[in-house]
Amino acid sequence: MAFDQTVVKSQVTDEKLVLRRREQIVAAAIDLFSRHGYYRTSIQDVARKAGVSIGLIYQYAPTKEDVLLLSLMSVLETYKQEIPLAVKSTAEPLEALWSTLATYCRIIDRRRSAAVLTYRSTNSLRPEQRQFIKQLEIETNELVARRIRDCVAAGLFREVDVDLVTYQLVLYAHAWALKHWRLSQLATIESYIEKGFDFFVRAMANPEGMAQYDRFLAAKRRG
Amino acid sequence: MAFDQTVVKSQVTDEKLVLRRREQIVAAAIDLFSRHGYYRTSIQDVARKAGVSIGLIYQYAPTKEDVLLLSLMSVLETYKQEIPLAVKSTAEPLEALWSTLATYCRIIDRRRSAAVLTYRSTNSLRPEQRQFIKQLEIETNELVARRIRDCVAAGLFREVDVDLVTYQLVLYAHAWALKHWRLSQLATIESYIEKGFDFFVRAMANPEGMAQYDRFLAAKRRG
Amino acid sequence: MAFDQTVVKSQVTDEKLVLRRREQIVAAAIDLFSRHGYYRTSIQDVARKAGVSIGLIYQYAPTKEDVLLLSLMSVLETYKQEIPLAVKSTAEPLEALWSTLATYCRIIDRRRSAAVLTYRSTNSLRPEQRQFIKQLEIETNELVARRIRDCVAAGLFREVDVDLVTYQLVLYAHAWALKHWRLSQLATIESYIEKGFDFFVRAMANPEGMAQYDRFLAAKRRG
Amino acid sequence: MAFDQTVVKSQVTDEKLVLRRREQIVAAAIDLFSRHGYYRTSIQDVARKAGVSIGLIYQYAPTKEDVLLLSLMSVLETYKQEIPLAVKSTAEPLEALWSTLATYCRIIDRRRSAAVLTYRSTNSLRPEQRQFIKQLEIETNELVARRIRDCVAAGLFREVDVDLVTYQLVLYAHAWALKHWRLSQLATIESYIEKGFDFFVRAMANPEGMAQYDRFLAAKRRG
DNA sequence: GATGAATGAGGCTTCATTCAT
DNA sequence: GATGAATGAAGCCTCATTCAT
Repeated sequence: MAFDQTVVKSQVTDEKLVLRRREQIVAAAIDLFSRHGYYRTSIQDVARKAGVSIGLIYQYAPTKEDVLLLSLMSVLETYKQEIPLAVKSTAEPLEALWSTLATYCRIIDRRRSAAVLTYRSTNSLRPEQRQFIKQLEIETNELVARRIRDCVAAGLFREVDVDLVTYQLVLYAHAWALKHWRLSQLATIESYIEKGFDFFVRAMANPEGMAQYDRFLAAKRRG
Repeated sequence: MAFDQTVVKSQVTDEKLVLRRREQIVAAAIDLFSRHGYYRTSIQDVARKAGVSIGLIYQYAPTKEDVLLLSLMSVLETYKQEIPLAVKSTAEPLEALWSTLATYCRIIDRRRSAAVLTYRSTNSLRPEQRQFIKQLEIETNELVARRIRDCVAAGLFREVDVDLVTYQLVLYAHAWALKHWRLSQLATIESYIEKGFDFFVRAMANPEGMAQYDRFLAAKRRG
Repeated sequence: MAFDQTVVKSQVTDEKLVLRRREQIVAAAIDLFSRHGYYRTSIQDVARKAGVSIGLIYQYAPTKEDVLLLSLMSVLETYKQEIPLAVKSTAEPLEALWSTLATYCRIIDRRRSAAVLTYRSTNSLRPEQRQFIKQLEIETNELVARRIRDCVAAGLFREVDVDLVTYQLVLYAHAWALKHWRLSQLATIESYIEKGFDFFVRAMANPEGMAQYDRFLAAKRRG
Repeated sequence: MAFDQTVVKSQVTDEKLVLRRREQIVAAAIDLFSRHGYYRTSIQDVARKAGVSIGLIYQYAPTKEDVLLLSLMSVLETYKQEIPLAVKSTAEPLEALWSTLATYCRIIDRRRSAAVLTYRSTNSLRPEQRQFIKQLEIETNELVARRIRDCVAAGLFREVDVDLVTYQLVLYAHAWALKHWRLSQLATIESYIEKGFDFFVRAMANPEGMAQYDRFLAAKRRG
């Protein structure tokens, strides 16, 4: 869990309170770090935005770096929690992949600057903290990888390098935030998802998979 | 040109000297910014590394931000200059696309942290400076877009959304730097290029294009 | 009031504390600014003299300019507060004018370098800050103007241009500080006051006023 | 003479050249020092404004302080040279005093900020340099003192403290610059001169002097 | 547990002065 | 004599962190 005391120590012992306070602090921090950058945001700013005192922040995070770590963990946790919710348990493998990509992209779209933050500021962490972030990213990626593997197992996709392809999907989602200034001129988020999915399917599907994809498109068109 | 006085003002009038000094400063700055980050690098550090005085840097760049701008411009200029050199004028469209992607990836590989710098630090610039960087990125992208358009024109690729696909190629190259900690476990830079090219061709090629791609692979294997 | 947060913002909210700290800072600042000049005094110097840290000063004044503003306001406030105290409510108009001029001159004499400071450093303020100083000066001048008007109303002085004459009185007081290097060779502060008052009365009094002035002198001589 | 090498040393030996160059430098310096203040004006600024190199300035003045000294000397020299020109040798004592005051005020009016400069920046000089300025001021004052003495000698004024009164006249002229923000609302420069002269005459004239003053006014009214 | 006043090291930037050409 | 590139000390200001209340 992102806000317990396993990774980041707190001076406060009441675990419930720690969770609640950290949520409050991190909400402010993500907003400010995302908009102005980590180094241009002071703890004073975060305190003001969160409506708490400076001292209180230091009761729940030993250093500013830890506030950043908590913030990045929070962003990645969101991915890990929201993406699975979007996939119906009854879904076909291709449909499940679609849902996963679409959901990932939509989350990114909703919190674009938070997504950018993970790229800009992860290097401001200490190596040991960076590990947690990498671990969380791997876990999130697994949500995507699983769907691709299902498609391969179902005989819809040829044998692809799943880990590598996973990163292409993931980067595609992230790119919407990273290059939003340009991509938003080329597509809406929904057409971006559609075009991306089309691209990926064509790159990986065998004839069986393409047939399935055509049916999927037809169904989607019907509603 | 990246180092003239059009974008960033200098107090020194001798244009030749400005070019030489800026090269010297920017070399040090890129190295330090890339390794430690923009905010953790002081102008003091840059001066020491470049073997000049602090004051000298301010003769050639009005603010630290401008040193960053010059650094980022330098990185992007490298792309713009080196990529075209790799494409033989006699090359087939598909081969030209290959050369472009391969070269892009190899440049990124050689200067991984510089590539990451463009993602981490562009937001530290003022909007007006950011424009120059975006413009340079668009120009670099055009080097890739052109190759895709050639493939479409030659009847090898179906009608794709060139601008969007271009970004996928570009991001694929950048991803090698952005996610090197993971991708380097999955592939060497050369296998990364091959797998990526394979993926993109399959996503876009029509039967004619696939036939051409097979011949390309065979030739490469022979030579 | 000079030290509240109306004109100069403070990061500290406790109004009492702000007043106390600013008094402390300004006392040091006036002394140093007066003796060495605004630009030759560093905030470091002020902090040392005031026995506080650099950072503390910036909690109570956003910039060095604001420390200057507070200092100048403090000097002018002193005038505004001390001058009225010297005039007995029972005093004749001429006697009241005398008390006002004498007190003004004596205050200036006590804090000569502070008086000079207002001439040397007001231009270092931003226009908007300068306005406050000008406003305070006008208010102080009014303390003098009122006394002249009373003399006119009492039929002792002819109809003079009160505002202009006021400035002559005020400048006469200030001159004691501005040209002290020379004036102190020509008079003591008390003889300076007497000679000046004599000069001004002769310039403005009508026969009635002169008669009154003679009585005033006689009374003063008696004790 | 203000620009010879008696007071401020120069590395250049050609006396003619020294005079010419210093004139050039000082013209720029007075303008900038007056407008922005001594400390906010850099030698670089002066060089640019004067159209010469930085190094050249240091050939004609050992330090920035010396540039200030030369500037202040130049301002005071102007007074010393222009005021005597205005007094006709045939003039009556009262008329001569009038011409002196009027001319002094008009010079001040023409170069208001230069006049203010002498008040703001004299303290930035070293004591030894300050002496030269004081000496020049005394010499200028003598131009005024002489006229007052003439009036006393001619039986027009009572026996006044000439040196003290001189300072009142001088300060009156300077005040036009020092308090121009307010005085310009109260009078034009010409009415300021007239009112001031009237004031001073009334303060000092005996009946004979008043009669003479009335004639003077009548003559002036006629043209 | 919570507050926020206080600290002071450290960074960006300026500019008087030097000196090689 | 003239130039202007180069230097680096010094100053303003920020902000992470502490600690007394």
